[in-house]
Amino acid sequence: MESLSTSLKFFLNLSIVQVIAGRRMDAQLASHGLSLNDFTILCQLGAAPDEKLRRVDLAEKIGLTPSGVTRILSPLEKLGLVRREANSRDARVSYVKLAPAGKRILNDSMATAEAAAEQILSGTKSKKVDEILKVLLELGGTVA
Amino acid sequence: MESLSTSLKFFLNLSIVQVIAGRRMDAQLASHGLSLNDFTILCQLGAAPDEKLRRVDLAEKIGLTPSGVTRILSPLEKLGLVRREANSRDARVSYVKLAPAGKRILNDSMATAEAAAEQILSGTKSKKVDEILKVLLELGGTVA
DNA sequence: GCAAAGTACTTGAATGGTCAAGTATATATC
DNA sequence: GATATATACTTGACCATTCAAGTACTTTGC
Repeated sequence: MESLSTSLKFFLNLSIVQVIAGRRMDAQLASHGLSLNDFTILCQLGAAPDEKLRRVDLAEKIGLTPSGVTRILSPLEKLGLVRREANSRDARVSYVKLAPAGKRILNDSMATAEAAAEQILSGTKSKKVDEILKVLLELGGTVA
Repeated sequence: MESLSTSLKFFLNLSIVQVIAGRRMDAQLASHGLSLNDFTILCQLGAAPDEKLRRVDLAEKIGLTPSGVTRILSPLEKLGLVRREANSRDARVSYVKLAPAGKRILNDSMATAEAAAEQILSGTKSKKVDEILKVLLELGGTVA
């Protein structure tokens, strides 16, 4: 077969690298009782103003549908890592807010996650990583 | 919250960009009756020597488990896009081989997929894309 | 040449997500 | 200010994928 275009190769490799890296992160985070999804959510909440986010916005930030967010959040609420908060001006929206227990676990797991990410990228020059990060943000990344 | 490390940001953004881009590709490929997974498989087969691959190897190349591969392949076999081939030296392995119908569909859908990838990357300098592609290959990418 | 360990693949059960439809609320238009 | 349209969220039904276990075969090492 004739060779694929660079763009397509880019995309195909992006997918697989994400799966591989995701599995490694997930395995590491298990020691804190968190899935990668859970961690990502706590992380986004921790970075959000007032540590809270509308559910739709959270969905968009982590690349899930709103219904996916509902389902993932429900156990986290039961565990007390996040809690619900109403919006006084719009009764449709319900905020997700980082609860104290969630903040504690986020702090604990952060070192683990950073170490895992660091290790995955250990063979790559940090200048390259910076450059790629910039491109990822242009392409729709949500974590500045 | 204090800011996240670059490595972690890299990883979080990688995930979301992959999801977004994946959804767009998937939507485009639907016009050929293919899911993104289906396309990826046909693509890998098309690029493989003799257009065939062991199921374990295919799994590794696309970032799925062997059982995932079994399940995805079964409808593609029924449709006649791929077929099974035995290995005469090792009766455990069964190759997946691109069938003529699969090759035809792959050729048809390739342009669509390339256009979609192209469009996703349209705002990015092609030199950047090349550089990132190189890094992705170092990180475990399988599509050289 | 046999037992033990390893590899390739498949399958049932469970998980994690989507999609479409439903409910509740808000906004716009006449 | 009533009706129509749009938005935020949840839920039931479904689909995709994993994990653990099972089968079949191969390789290793005594």
